[in-house]
Amino acid sequence: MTETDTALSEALRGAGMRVTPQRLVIARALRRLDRHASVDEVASAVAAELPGVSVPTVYSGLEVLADLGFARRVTVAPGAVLYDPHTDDHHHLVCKRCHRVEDVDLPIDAERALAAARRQGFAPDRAELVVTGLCRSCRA
Amino acid sequence: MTETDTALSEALRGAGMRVTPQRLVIARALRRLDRHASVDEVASAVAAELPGVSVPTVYSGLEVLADLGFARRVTVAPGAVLYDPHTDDHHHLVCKRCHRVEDVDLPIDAERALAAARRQGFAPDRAELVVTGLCRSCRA
DNA sequence: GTTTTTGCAAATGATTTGCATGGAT
DNA sequence: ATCCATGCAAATCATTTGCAAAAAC
Repeated sequence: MTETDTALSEALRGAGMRVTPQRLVIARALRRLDRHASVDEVASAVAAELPGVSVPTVYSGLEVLADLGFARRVTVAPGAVLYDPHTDDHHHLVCKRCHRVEDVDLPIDAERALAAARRQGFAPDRAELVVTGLCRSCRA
Repeated sequence: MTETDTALSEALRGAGMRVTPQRLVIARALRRLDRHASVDEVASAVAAELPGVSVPTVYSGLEVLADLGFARRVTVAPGAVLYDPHTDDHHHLVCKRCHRVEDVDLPIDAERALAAARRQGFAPDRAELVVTGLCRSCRA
């Protein structure tokens, strides 16, 4: 039971949801991978620690994590949803060829973006910058 | 044969691709819709003008348009790819509930973003800001 | 004890593929 | 004449759904 496990448990309870071993293991697996991971990758990592966890459970577990702010959902391409354990403010480079996603550290004026969104009736959560192009290996 | 048809024809030839009626009709359909449209929506619009165009052709046609810079691909959610006929510099609001996409006019410092991308070996095309949250109707 | 979550299997739905035909250069 | 694009049908793949059993509260 790590520190994050505790925080997640509290958040789950706070949202009226149940604390299950599956959810804790899914969170731990994503955190251990420590990078943008697909549902499949998380499911494999989960299986190593707790065999028998079903794929739909991993889907729903990751969605819960994202809803509670313990992960970010990154949508990069058709059929390529990734979950990112890093919830701090950062942005993404997406390779249009291999669909790899890298982090990029880069301050943008998020406040201005959120204000513009509110101005047109939107209730914004977060502003993310996505830079598309070719990654180092695909340039060759 | 409109102005854009001519431009597209030249771009196709310039890329060593063929100018086909399907490609022109697909481009015209997206331009006429004048908003973020799914492949299905484009396919319907295309069918109205040129019956018999197959769905795979619409997929490939839209991809060609995006590659040549005549449309933008906007990936909003799993299984929800949209094509945007507006290629000028603008950004998007994505509703996390209904997945609707709205434009937002909002200047960001794209140059700085592209420079940061280059600094880590990336060859950037474009920087797009995506603001996620709840749209006006889903706030209720 | 009540309600949510899980696991399983099957359904769904978007996107892609293979291959023969047709069309553009 | 050559080679690319199209149409069709079928395959693929991620994601979702329905429901009974199990687990958390």
